[in-house]
Amino acid sequence: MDNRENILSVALRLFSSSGYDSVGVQEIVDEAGITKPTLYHYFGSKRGLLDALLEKHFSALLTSVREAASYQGDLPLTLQKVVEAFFQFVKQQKDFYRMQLAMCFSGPESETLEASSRYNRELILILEEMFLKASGDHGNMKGRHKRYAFTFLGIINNYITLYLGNHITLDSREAFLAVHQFSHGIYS
Amino acid sequence: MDNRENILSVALRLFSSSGYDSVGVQEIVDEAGITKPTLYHYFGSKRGLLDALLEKHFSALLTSVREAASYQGDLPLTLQKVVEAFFQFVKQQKDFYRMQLAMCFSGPESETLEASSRYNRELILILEEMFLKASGDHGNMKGRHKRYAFTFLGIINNYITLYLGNHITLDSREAFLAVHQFSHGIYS
DNA sequence: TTTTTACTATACCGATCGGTATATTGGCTA
DNA sequence: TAGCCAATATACCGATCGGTATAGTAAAAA
Repeated sequence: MDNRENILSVALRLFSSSGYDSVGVQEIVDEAGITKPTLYHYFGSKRGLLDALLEKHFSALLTSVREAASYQGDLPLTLQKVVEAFFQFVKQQKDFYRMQLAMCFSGPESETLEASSRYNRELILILEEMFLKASGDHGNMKGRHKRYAFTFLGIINNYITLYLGNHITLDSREAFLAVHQFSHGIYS
Repeated sequence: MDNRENILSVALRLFSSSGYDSVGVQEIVDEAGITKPTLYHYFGSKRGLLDALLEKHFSALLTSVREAASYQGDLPLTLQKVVEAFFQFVKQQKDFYRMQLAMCFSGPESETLEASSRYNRELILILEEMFLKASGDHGNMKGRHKRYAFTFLGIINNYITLYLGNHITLDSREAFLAVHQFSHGIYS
């Protein structure tokens, strides 16, 4: 078993269930069955381990969402694709998305927000660009792309939160409902 | 200045900006200009301090929302009142709501979730009861009160999050938009 | 006046924090 | 074979963690 990957998966599990700040490096290496110098060899610091975790999973999410968000004239279809891209990712990386959501909402001075903010900015930027292009075909959307991006992501995260609390399953029907709920805010 | 209240306000500021786990008791007492035994005299433990903070502010929020959520035949009006109760509270207790949101999304094994979950359960219960009563007058709502409560609170928290990031201001118009967005999910 | 009680400071506790100096191992390269 | 380098362990670092034993003070109650 590869030590580096093992450390990453143990850290993800612990961070997502107890929070980055309350998990000690000692706890991670104990659970991984190794010692500290091994962890520090691969990641340099606790923060470096967090950064590696974020980079690994966010790059997959961003790629997937970027592809889904490529607007080509049909906004409802694009929105549906984006939601399903999120749902697909979350179903595969439940723990990671739980951790990432917690980081989004952590305090403005926290290390976790600082580490994750650039990825969330990128995510928002992708959505903004999608809405910006779409507003060329929908005059009443002009100048609102930033707000649409935030609101859309917010609705998606609501559904994901329901999923993480085992209240719903993430299927195409739920994705449709999410798009529908959001769309009402645009077209009326 | 009263020591107890001073500790509470310093702790709230630090917890909300850096996170409960990453703030040490020493840091709190230094900022408050006192020493540890004083803090431990009033609150018994760091966790006791957190509990006191939650109790103090949540009791105000719950009272306010409970009153707004008393359904008396006009659901849109009731929803509007509830949203405005949240908005009013958040405008006065920005830091507290930021901290409470962070706790909502903290890991399932975290101390912060354990400390705050009962208050959020109570909040959800109030909303559930409101939707349950309303479903007596709206047949198509039957059996969905739990989900409505989660979704409604989710939308409210989306707007509050936008406010905390200085993207919008919380006024009656925004409250109306929140109600409108939610209502679409019910009536269609 | 004496006693009690609430409050606060000094100084300290063992445990854990993130991180590292040093040494050893094993495999690949020159 | 000689040398190098990635990878790992033992043992340790100073700092900080949450928490407390002890003592003092000041005000209220007896």
